[in-house]
Amino acid sequence: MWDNSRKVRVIIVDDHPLVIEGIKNVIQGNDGLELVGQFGSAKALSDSLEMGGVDLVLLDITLPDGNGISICKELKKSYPDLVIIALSNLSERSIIKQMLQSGASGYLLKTADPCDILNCMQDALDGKIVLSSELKVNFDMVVLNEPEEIPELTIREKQILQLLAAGRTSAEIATELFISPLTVKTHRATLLHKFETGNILTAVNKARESGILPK
Amino acid sequence: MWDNSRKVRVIIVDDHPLVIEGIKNVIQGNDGLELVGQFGSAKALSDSLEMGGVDLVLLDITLPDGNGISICKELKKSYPDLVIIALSNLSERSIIKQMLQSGASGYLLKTADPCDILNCMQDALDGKIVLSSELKVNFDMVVLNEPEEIPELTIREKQILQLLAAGRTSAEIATELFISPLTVKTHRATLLHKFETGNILTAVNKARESGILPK
DNA sequence: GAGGCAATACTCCCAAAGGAGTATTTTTAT
DNA sequence: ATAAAAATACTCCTTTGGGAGTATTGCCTC
Repeated sequence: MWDNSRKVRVIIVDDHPLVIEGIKNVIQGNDGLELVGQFGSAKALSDSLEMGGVDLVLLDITLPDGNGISICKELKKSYPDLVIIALSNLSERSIIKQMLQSGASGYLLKTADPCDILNCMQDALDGKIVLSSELKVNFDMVVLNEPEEIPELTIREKQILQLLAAGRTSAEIATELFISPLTVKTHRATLLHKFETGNILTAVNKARESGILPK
Repeated sequence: MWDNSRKVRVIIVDDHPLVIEGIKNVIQGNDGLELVGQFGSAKALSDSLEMGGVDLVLLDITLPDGNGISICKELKKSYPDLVIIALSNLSERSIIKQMLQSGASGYLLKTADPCDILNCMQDALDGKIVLSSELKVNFDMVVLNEPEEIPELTIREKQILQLLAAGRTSAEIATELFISPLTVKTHRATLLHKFETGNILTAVNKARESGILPK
């Protein structure tokens, strides 16, 4: 277990007041923990720089005014010993990976059980990397199998991919960009190669998965 | 205000234990309300048919095993006087509209303030339609402008649309479903008609927009 | 100024998707 | 029992997309 000489100081960052209430409930039911701050936005968090005595941050990664990945990086830069656990609804492999690479000690789904959350907080404080059990299987496989090929696209390719994702045909795109339909075709072929598929819809899906295109 | 002769009986359906904890906190802080049930899934809810004395349901619309719209319809069919308030992260116009058309008395975002939630519950019990304030502006405009044609799909069509969305070709789908490629083609054509487009990617996008397919 | 990369444009050929229409069987609801 | 809806399967024909190459131009960098 953890050090009993003083309570573990926790803050929560989440734009859902209900979730904050829930966390409050969970933490208040545990002697070793103390909730010392709650923030509903990235701004609220950065405005309050009283992070000195904080041990653990529960961080929602989808905040209205910032994304969890960069917040996590920032926090870790200023407080390398801070334990950060991401809280999210999203189970996208790429996001989890980015989060962990940004220094987070764990990634929990909001569907997780309060008990699990407590256990994970303990484990994270002990230096472990924690994942929601629902994710674990999925993720281990992914990490092992996928070198996670996120292709690098040129600006033109991104632009065309965007238009394709919106449902435009090559001919329409050609007209829109004042280029030959055959050029669009070339870009299209390049995109299929880069995403290693033979089907634009799959390419679009992969692009959305990896954050190249908005969802 | 509401009838003080007895407490208002509330149940919550949400797959996020944290949200349930939050709601508990909120409801327990209010004399007129009583939480008489909590369910983490559509199944858990339907298994427990003790809905006789229930006044209000807080219903998460994205449950692992069912969608809020159909649950809402079901509930309203069995208990026409039941007040149902949708709780969700999604602010898609079409989903809100469908929810309200399915008999819900309100639609609250999970980002709503606990106070707001209480107020909205009151208003809903008084017969009002309540929306999170963030949504209101947006929605009024939408309701006026959009005839919002959401096509009705058969189960087979949904199934095929799903596979198409995953990037499968007609031939692959035919093999998978043990039917003729030509039949898949027919379904595909029907889908294009129903979504009023000539392009499956657009159909998929529209389906995702309107909540027929997950995003 | 030579190499590398992005963007442009083309060829030929084949497979897949889309448009329009018809038709049979199987479910489902009344 | 019967009518409607859904699922199945087909035809013929056109357009679009995909596979595999080649080639030219302009730009940036080293």
